[in-house]
Amino acid sequence: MVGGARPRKQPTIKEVAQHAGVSPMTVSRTLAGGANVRPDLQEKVLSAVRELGYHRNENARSLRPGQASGLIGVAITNLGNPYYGNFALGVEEVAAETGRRIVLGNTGGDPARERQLVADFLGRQVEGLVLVPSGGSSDHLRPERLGDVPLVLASRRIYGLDVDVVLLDDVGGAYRGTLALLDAGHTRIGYLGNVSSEFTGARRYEGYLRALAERGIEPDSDLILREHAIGSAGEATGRLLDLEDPPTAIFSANNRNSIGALREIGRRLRSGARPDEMPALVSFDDFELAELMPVPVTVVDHDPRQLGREAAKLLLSRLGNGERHQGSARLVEMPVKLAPAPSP
Amino acid sequence: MVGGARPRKQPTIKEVAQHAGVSPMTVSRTLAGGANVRPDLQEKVLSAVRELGYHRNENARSLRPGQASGLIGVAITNLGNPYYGNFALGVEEVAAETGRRIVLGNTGGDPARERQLVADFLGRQVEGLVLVPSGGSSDHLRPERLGDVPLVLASRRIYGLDVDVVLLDDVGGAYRGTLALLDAGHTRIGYLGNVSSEFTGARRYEGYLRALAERGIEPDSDLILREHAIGSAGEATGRLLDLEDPPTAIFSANNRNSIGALREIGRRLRSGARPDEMPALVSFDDFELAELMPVPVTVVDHDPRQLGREAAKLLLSRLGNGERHQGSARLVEMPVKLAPAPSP
DNA sequence: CTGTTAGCGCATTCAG
DNA sequence: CTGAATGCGCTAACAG
Repeated sequence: MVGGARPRKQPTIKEVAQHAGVSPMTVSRTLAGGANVRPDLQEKVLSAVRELGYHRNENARSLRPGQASGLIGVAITNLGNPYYGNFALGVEEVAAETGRRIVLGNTGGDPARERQLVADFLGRQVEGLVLVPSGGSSDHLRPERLGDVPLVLASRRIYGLDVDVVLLDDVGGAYRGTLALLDAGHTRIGYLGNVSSEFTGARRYEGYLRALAERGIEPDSDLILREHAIGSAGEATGRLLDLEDPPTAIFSANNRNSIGALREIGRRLRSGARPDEMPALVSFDDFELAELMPVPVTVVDHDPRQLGREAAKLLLSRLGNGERHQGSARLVEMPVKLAPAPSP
Repeated sequence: MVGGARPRKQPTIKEVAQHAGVSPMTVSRTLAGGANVRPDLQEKVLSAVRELGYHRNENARSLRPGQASGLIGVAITNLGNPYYGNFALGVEEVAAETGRRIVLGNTGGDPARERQLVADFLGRQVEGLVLVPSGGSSDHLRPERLGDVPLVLASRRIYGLDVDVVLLDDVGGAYRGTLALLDAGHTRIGYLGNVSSEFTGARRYEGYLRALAERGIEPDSDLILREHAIGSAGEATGRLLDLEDPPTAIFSANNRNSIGALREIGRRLRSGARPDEMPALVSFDDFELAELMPVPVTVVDHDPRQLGREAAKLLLSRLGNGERHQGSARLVEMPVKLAPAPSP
């Protein structure tokens, strides 16, 4: 008897029917809500279900015409990044509210992987797709390829693709963040961008330029570093600080850059630099403990979870069959909030 | 003509067959690798597939006996927490390496939600389950309920449930972290626990006590706060610091507590407290910029992504049908690493 | 090498 | 109110 009972296969509707002494149809109807089934039969069915540990096979179910799979395909670039983790959470929550589930794939920013995932999702009969696009060709996203499966893009739009998009107010956030520095008296403001998120990067850069322009300040190309490799924000910050006439403030276009910049600033402080020689920082993207930083940090705060919820809502609104669901593509820009951390 | 072409339903294997002038079986065989199909027919099939944008219906496919769904059900407590986001990423990566996909559900720590998710996953014919359990009854996880679907638990084990588990080395990490404080000369070490993660919390507390015992230090119940509500770590830290004989160091049992503690410390420093009045901190769980904190911080670092990979590997090893896959439950403890941040 | 038959689990349709 | 027949898309098993 060592080893215990061999685990069984999942029971089917037939077995439940047999166990309850009814036909499969009575089981099906009972599970569908019990309309037009005698209460005593429902009882029998439900206890058979419990005894056998029966779960309706959703895959077989979705095979029938008119039955949806209840799956939403979600492909994001980096689930390990709290930004996208929260985004995915938002999508999951809204999907769950309608009894749907998400199939999740991590693209790692690789267009090939993205294509694979989309293909796989379509094969799994997802009802819709939520995608943080990675760039490259978008052939696999064209309407002919997706058939009747709606798509929502997040964080980034793809020109020429007429689908719903949710974005942050990148331009406005960068504009207001930069303006805050200008208002604090800074005139030499470094820009720490990142080519990795081309679209978002361009928008934030636009906001930065707009604020400078509004104050009549000519952008100084020495202060603008947009092309450094991912992960080398610290080094880029070093280059800015080593300039003959270094910036007194830095606008960092994303979380990763901000962390890198602060690491470099910390390094210099530990090497004896005076705090007042270090730049103030505005960071697009919130991060924890900003208020404990050795230089004044202002964050352009936003809510990726809400972004995910919004993406899911757009998608769900396309799932019906009526005319209402066939409207033209919508663009949602989520507001961001400037949150100055108290000075140390 | 406004509105453009109406999107079409996904094509079926029959349509592809018709388009290519062959039978559905030839399409099926071609897509399965093309064994025993004439090359010229394969060509025809593949171009029909391309033209129609055909994707094999995985749900219908998995209906056939012996065909697996290629889905792994993953239920975690909080996808927005980078710890679990990275955990999920690890699972996804390993699943993807075998062509599988994950269906993801967020439990929010709610046992009822967990039950729903597990039931749903089983209905979707997942090949296996990875679960960060929320507590409460575990009836829904018993072998009779899961049938032949293997389960791997992460972060927490459930006594009486004989399944594979992946854990951090909680005891060892807390032990070594506490020991580091003792070795630095601290004798009054506060403990900031959290009842929300009962199992993990107990293990970390055990490590703390073990280190104290090894140095012959009697635990002081005034210094040990295990029951404060989630999110009130700052307040709890305040209570510790307001003691007549306050601790000179604090062991924080998780990331959230550490952030709360540091916020409180920052508040006091801004109110004029002297840095040398503030406690040193050891934080179980890494967090960014620990080296920039105004008090010395040591982190017990670990890799949740690796934990996820390990969980997925355990699961995959159970998916075959052979005897090899029927072994008894395994427990994997992932190593943690003590990482002292440089003093400010 | 290719096609036909049959059935996976379920729910719609139609008969009783 | 209940059940039997039918077919969703796909692929083993069997013919040809």
